[in-house]
Amino acid sequence: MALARTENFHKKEIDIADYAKALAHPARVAILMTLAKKNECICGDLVLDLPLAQSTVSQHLKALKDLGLIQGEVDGPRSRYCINWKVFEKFQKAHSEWSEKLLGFRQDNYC
Amino acid sequence: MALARTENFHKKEIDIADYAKALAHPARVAILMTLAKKNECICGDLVLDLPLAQSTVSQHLKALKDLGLIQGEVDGPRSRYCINWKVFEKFQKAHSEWSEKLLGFRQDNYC
DNA sequence: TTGCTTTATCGTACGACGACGATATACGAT
DNA sequence: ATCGTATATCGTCGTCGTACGATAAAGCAA
Repeated sequence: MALARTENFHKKEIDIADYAKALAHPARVAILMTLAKKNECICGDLVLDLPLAQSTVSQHLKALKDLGLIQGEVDGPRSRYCINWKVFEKFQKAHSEWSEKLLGFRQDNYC
Repeated sequence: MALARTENFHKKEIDIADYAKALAHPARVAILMTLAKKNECICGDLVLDLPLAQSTVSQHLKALKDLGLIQGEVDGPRSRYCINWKVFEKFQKAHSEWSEKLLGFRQDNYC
Protein backbone atom coordinates (compact mmCIF):
# COMPACT_ATOMS: atom_id res chain seq x y z
CA MET A 1 0.00 0.00 0.00
CA ALA A 2 1.09 3.56 -0.21
CA LEU A 3 3.16 4.77 2.67
CA ALA A 4 0.55 5.19 5.36
CA ARG A 5 1.29 8.52 7.01
CA THR A 6 1.21 7.06 10.47
CA GLU A 7 3.60 9.68 11.83
CA ASN A 8 0.71 12.07 12.31
CA PHE A 9 -1.41 9.79 14.46
CA HIS A 10 -1.35 8.99 18.15
CA LYS A 11 0.66 6.07 19.46
CA LYS A 12 -2.40 4.26 20.75
CA GLU A 13 -4.09 4.39 17.38
CA ILE A 14 -0.94 3.14 15.71
CA ASP A 15 -0.56 0.28 18.19
CA ILE A 16 -4.11 -0.83 17.59
CA ALA A 17 -3.65 -0.54 13.85
CA ASP A 18 -0.43 -2.56 14.01
CA TYR A 19 -2.12 -5.27 16.03
CA ALA A 20 -5.03 -5.23 13.61
CA LYS A 21 -2.67 -5.55 10.66
CA ALA A 22 -1.23 -8.67 12.24
CA LEU A 23 -4.71 -10.17 12.51
CA ALA A 24 -5.80 -8.95 9.10
CA HIS A 25 -5.30 -12.31 7.44
CA PRO A 26 -7.15 -15.48 8.45
CA ALA A 27 -3.94 -17.49 8.19
CA ARG A 28 -2.32 -15.43 10.91
CA VAL A 29 -5.43 -15.67 13.06
CA ALA A 30 -5.31 -19.43 12.64
CA ILE A 31 -1.58 -19.62 13.32
CA LEU A 32 -1.94 -17.80 16.61
CA MET A 33 -4.74 -20.08 17.72
CA THR A 34 -2.80 -23.19 16.82
CA LEU A 35 0.26 -21.94 18.67
CA ALA A 36 -1.87 -21.18 21.70
CA LYS A 37 -3.45 -24.60 21.69
CA LYS A 38 -0.22 -26.52 21.25
CA ASN A 39 1.88 -24.10 23.28
CA GLU A 40 4.58 -24.40 20.67
CA CYS A 41 4.77 -25.70 17.17
CA ILE A 42 7.20 -26.23 14.36
CA CYS A 43 6.72 -24.53 11.04
CA GLY A 44 6.01 -27.77 9.20
CA ASP A 45 3.03 -28.57 11.38
CA LEU A 46 1.55 -25.17 10.67
CA VAL A 47 2.03 -25.74 6.95
CA LEU A 48 0.04 -28.96 7.23
CA ASP A 49 -2.74 -27.08 9.00
CA LEU A 50 -3.03 -24.34 6.43
CA PRO A 51 -4.10 -24.32 2.77
CA LEU A 52 -0.97 -22.44 1.78
CA ALA A 53 2.48 -23.12 0.46
CA GLN A 54 5.39 -23.48 2.86
CA SER A 55 6.99 -20.25 1.74
CA THR A 56 3.74 -18.37 2.25
CA VAL A 57 3.33 -19.72 5.76
CA SER A 58 6.90 -18.70 6.47
CA GLN A 59 6.04 -15.19 5.37
CA HIS A 60 3.05 -15.02 7.68
CA LEU A 61 5.21 -16.26 10.53
CA LYS A 62 7.69 -13.52 9.77
CA ALA A 63 4.94 -10.91 9.92
CA LEU A 64 3.86 -12.11 13.34
CA LYS A 65 7.45 -12.29 14.49
CA ASP A 66 8.26 -8.80 13.25
CA LEU A 67 5.58 -7.37 15.48
CA GLY A 68 6.81 -9.51 18.35
CA LEU A 69 3.63 -11.54 18.74
CA ILE A 70 5.52 -14.79 18.31
CA GLN A 71 9.06 -15.97 18.80
CA GLY A 72 11.00 -18.70 17.09
CA GLU A 73 13.96 -20.80 18.10
CA VAL A 74 15.90 -23.19 15.96
CA ASP A 75 15.63 -26.83 16.90
CA GLY A 76 17.95 -28.77 14.70
CA PRO A 77 16.74 -28.32 11.16
CA ARG A 78 13.34 -27.13 12.41
CA SER A 79 11.92 -23.86 13.67
CA ARG A 80 9.91 -23.99 16.82
CA TYR A 81 7.50 -21.11 17.34
CA CYS A 82 5.49 -19.98 20.27
CA ILE A 83 3.41 -17.00 21.27
CA ASN A 84 5.10 -14.18 23.10
CA TRP A 85 2.31 -13.78 25.62
CA LYS A 86 3.63 -10.58 27.07
CA VAL A 87 3.51 -8.83 23.72
CA PHE A 88 0.23 -10.39 22.74
CA GLU A 89 -1.34 -9.30 25.98
CA LYS A 90 -0.05 -5.78 25.55
CA PHE A 91 -1.69 -5.41 22.15
CA GLN A 92 -4.80 -7.27 23.13
CA LYS A 93 -5.20 -4.99 26.13
CA ALA A 94 -4.70 -1.89 24.00
CA HIS A 95 -7.45 -3.01 21.67
CA SER A 96 -9.70 -4.12 24.48
CA GLU A 97 -9.45 -0.81 26.29
CA TRP A 98 -10.08 1.04 23.08
CA SER A 99 -13.17 -0.95 22.20
CA GLU A 100 -14.54 -0.77 25.74
CA LYS A 101 -14.11 2.97 25.68
CA LEU A 102 -15.88 3.07 22.35
CA LEU A 103 -18.78 1.01 23.62
CA GLY A 104 -18.96 3.27 26.65
CA PHE A 105 -20.08 6.08 24.38
CA ARG A 106 -22.84 4.02 22.89
CA GLN A 107 -26.21 5.66 22.68
CA ASP A 108 -29.17 5.51 20.37
CA ASN A 109 -28.62 6.87 16.94
CA TYR A 110 -30.40 6.50 13.65
CA CYS A 111 -28.37 3.42 12.85
CA MET B 1 -2.55 -7.54 -2.23
CA ALA B 2 -2.70 -10.81 -3.96
CA LEU B 3 -6.05 -12.48 -3.87
CA ALA B 4 -6.05 -13.76 -0.33
CA ARG B 5 -7.37 -17.30 -0.53
CA THR B 6 -9.86 -16.75 2.23
CA GLU B 7 -12.21 -19.37 0.84
CA ASN B 8 -10.21 -22.09 2.56
CA PHE B 9 -10.46 -20.66 6.05
CA HIS B 10 -13.15 -20.85 8.68
CA LYS B 11 -15.80 -18.17 8.92
CA LYS B 12 -14.70 -17.08 12.38
CA GLU B 13 -11.16 -16.51 11.25
CA ILE B 14 -12.39 -14.55 8.27
CA ASP B 15 -14.69 -12.41 10.40
CA ILE B 16 -11.86 -11.56 12.74
CA ALA B 17 -9.56 -10.82 9.83
CA ASP B 18 -12.19 -8.58 8.23
CA TYR B 19 -12.68 -6.68 11.46
CA ALA B 20 -8.92 -6.40 11.83
CA LYS B 21 -8.59 -5.09 8.29
CA ALA B 22 -11.04 -2.34 9.16
CA LEU B 23 -8.91 -1.33 12.13
CA ALA B 24 -5.63 -1.76 10.28
CA HIS B 25 -5.17 1.95 9.68
CA PRO B 26 -4.90 4.54 12.46
CA ALA B 27 -7.20 6.89 10.57
CA ARG B 28 -10.03 4.38 10.76
CA VAL B 29 -9.33 3.73 14.42
CA ALA B 30 -9.53 7.47 15.02
CA ILE B 31 -12.68 7.87 12.94
CA LEU B 32 -14.51 5.24 14.94
CA MET B 33 -13.52 6.84 18.23
CA THR B 34 -14.62 10.27 17.06
CA LEU B 35 -17.94 8.92 15.87
CA ALA B 36 -18.45 7.19 19.19
CA LYS B 37 -17.67 10.32 21.18
CA LYS B 38 -19.87 12.62 19.12
CA ASN B 39 -22.51 9.99 18.42
CA GLU B 40 -22.67 11.27 14.87
CA CYS B 41 -20.50 13.42 12.72
CA ILE B 42 -20.33 14.94 9.28
CA CYS B 43 -17.53 14.10 6.92
CA GLY B 44 -16.09 17.59 7.00
CA ASP B 45 -15.56 17.50 10.75
CA LEU B 46 -13.65 14.24 10.43
CA VAL B 47 -11.48 15.79 7.74
CA LEU B 48 -10.57 18.58 10.14
CA ASP B 49 -9.64 16.02 12.77
CA LEU B 50 -7.35 14.02 10.53
CA PRO B 51 -4.04 14.82 8.81
CA LEU B 52 -5.39 13.58 5.50
CA ALA B 53 -6.99 14.97 2.38
CA GLN B 54 -10.76 15.02 2.09
CA SER B 55 -10.78 12.39 -0.61
CA THR B 56 -8.64 10.09 1.50
CA VAL B 57 -10.92 10.44 4.47
CA SER B 58 -13.86 9.69 2.23
CA GLN B 59 -12.14 6.49 1.16
CA HIS B 60 -11.57 5.41 4.74
CA LEU B 61 -15.21 6.10 5.50
CA LYS B 62 -16.18 3.96 2.56
CA ALA B 63 -14.04 1.11 3.88
CA LEU B 64 -15.77 1.25 7.25
CA LYS B 65 -19.15 1.53 5.58
CA ASP B 66 -18.50 -1.43 3.28
CA LEU B 67 -17.98 -3.66 6.28
CA GLY B 68 -21.09 -2.21 7.90
CA LEU B 69 -19.31 -0.71 10.90
CA ILE B 70 -20.69 2.73 10.13
CA GLN B 71 -23.67 4.13 8.32
CA GLY B 72 -24.18 7.41 6.55
CA GLU B 73 -27.19 9.49 5.73
CA VAL B 74 -27.33 12.56 3.55
CA ASP B 75 -28.15 15.79 5.31
CA GLY B 76 -28.47 18.47 2.74
CA PRO B 77 -25.11 18.79 1.07
CA ARG B 78 -23.44 16.95 3.96
CA SER B 79 -22.99 13.34 4.93
CA ARG B 80 -23.74 12.44 8.47
CA TYR B 81 -22.08 9.28 9.75
CA CYS B 82 -22.56 7.21 12.84
CA ILE B 83 -21.47 3.87 14.17
CA ASN B 84 -23.63 0.86 13.51
CA TRP B 85 -23.37 -0.47 17.03
CA LYS B 86 -24.98 -3.76 16.27
CA VAL B 87 -22.39 -4.61 13.65
CA PHE B 88 -19.52 -3.21 15.65
CA GLU B 89 -20.54 -5.26 18.66
CA LYS B 90 -20.80 -8.39 16.54
CA PHE B 91 -17.24 -8.05 15.30
CA GLN B 92 -15.88 -6.86 18.60
CA LYS B 93 -17.44 -9.84 20.30
CA ALA B 94 -15.99 -12.23 17.74
CA HIS B 95 -12.53 -10.85 18.36
CA SER B 96 -13.00 -10.74 22.10
CA GLU B 97 -14.09 -14.37 22.29
CA TRP B 98 -11.20 -15.39 20.10
CA SER B 99 -8.60 -13.58 22.16
CA GLU B 100 -10.06 -14.80 25.43
CA LYS B 101 -9.92 -18.34 24.14
CA LEU B 102 -6.35 -17.77 23.10
CA LEU B 103 -5.37 -16.43 26.49
CA GLY B 104 -7.10 -19.38 28.09
CA PHE B 105 -4.44 -21.62 26.59
CA ARG B 106 -1.65 -19.55 28.05
CA GLN B 107 1.09 -21.42 29.83
CA ASP B 108 4.78 -21.00 30.36
CA ASN B 109 6.93 -21.36 27.31
CA TYR B 110 10.44 -20.33 26.44
CA CYS B 111 9.22 -16.95 25.31
C1' DT C 1 -30.13 31.01 -12.40
C1' DT C 2 -25.76 31.65 -10.25
C1' DG C 3 -22.65 30.67 -7.01
C1' DC C 4 -20.95 28.43 -2.71
C1' DT C 5 -20.40 24.43 0.08
C1' DT C 6 -19.92 19.66 0.78
C1' DT C 7 -18.86 15.15 -0.42
C1' DA C 8 -18.27 10.99 -3.49
C1' DT C 9 -15.86 9.38 -7.14
C1' DC C 10 -12.35 9.26 -10.81
C1' DG C 11 -7.70 9.04 -12.29
C1' DT C 12 -3.23 8.17 -11.08
C1' DA C 13 0.95 6.82 -8.76
C1' DC C 14 3.49 3.88 -5.93
C1' DG C 15 4.37 0.84 -2.22
C1' DA C 16 2.86 -3.14 0.38
C1' DC C 17 0.60 -7.59 0.53
C1' DG C 18 -0.07 -12.34 -0.61
C1' DA C 19 0.76 -16.03 -3.44
C1' DC C 20 3.95 -19.37 -5.45
C1' DG C 21 8.19 -21.97 -7.08
C1' DA C 22 12.97 -22.24 -6.74
C1' DT C 23 16.96 -22.05 -4.14
C1' DA C 24 20.28 -21.58 -0.31
C1' DT C 25 21.30 -22.96 4.15
C1' DA C 26 21.66 -25.82 7.94
C1' DC C 27 21.13 -29.81 10.49
C1' DG C 28 20.66 -35.04 11.24
C1' DA C 29 21.24 -39.44 9.74
C1' DT C 30 23.57 -42.99 7.17
C1' DA D 1 31.08 -37.08 2.57
C1' DT D 2 26.47 -37.69 1.09
C1' DC D 3 21.76 -37.58 1.23
C1' DG D 4 17.34 -36.20 2.99
C1' DT D 5 14.59 -33.02 5.65
C1' DA D 6 13.14 -28.49 7.19
C1' DT D 7 12.89 -23.75 6.69
C1' DA D 8 14.11 -18.89 5.40
C1' DT D 9 14.75 -16.12 1.71
C1' DC D 10 14.75 -14.60 -3.17
C1' DG D 11 12.47 -13.49 -7.34
C1' DT D 12 8.33 -12.62 -9.46
C1' DC D 13 3.67 -11.64 -10.42
C1' DG D 14 -0.80 -9.64 -9.81
C1' DT D 15 -3.85 -7.18 -6.67
C1' DC D 16 -5.02 -4.12 -3.13
C1' DG D 17 -4.27 -0.12 -0.11
C1' DT D 18 -3.22 4.64 0.56
C1' DA D 19 -2.39 8.97 -0.93
C1' DC D 20 -3.56 13.16 -3.57
C1' DG D 21 -5.71 16.52 -6.89
C1' DA D 22 -9.38 17.22 -9.91
C1' DT D 23 -13.97 16.82 -11.00
C1' DA D 24 -18.90 15.64 -10.74
C1' DA D 25 -23.09 15.82 -8.29
C1' DA D 26 -26.28 17.64 -5.13
C1' DG D 27 -28.14 20.87 -2.10
C1' DC D 28 -28.62 25.61 -0.09
C1' DA D 29 -28.55 30.62 -0.36
C1' DA D 30 -28.80 34.80 -2.74
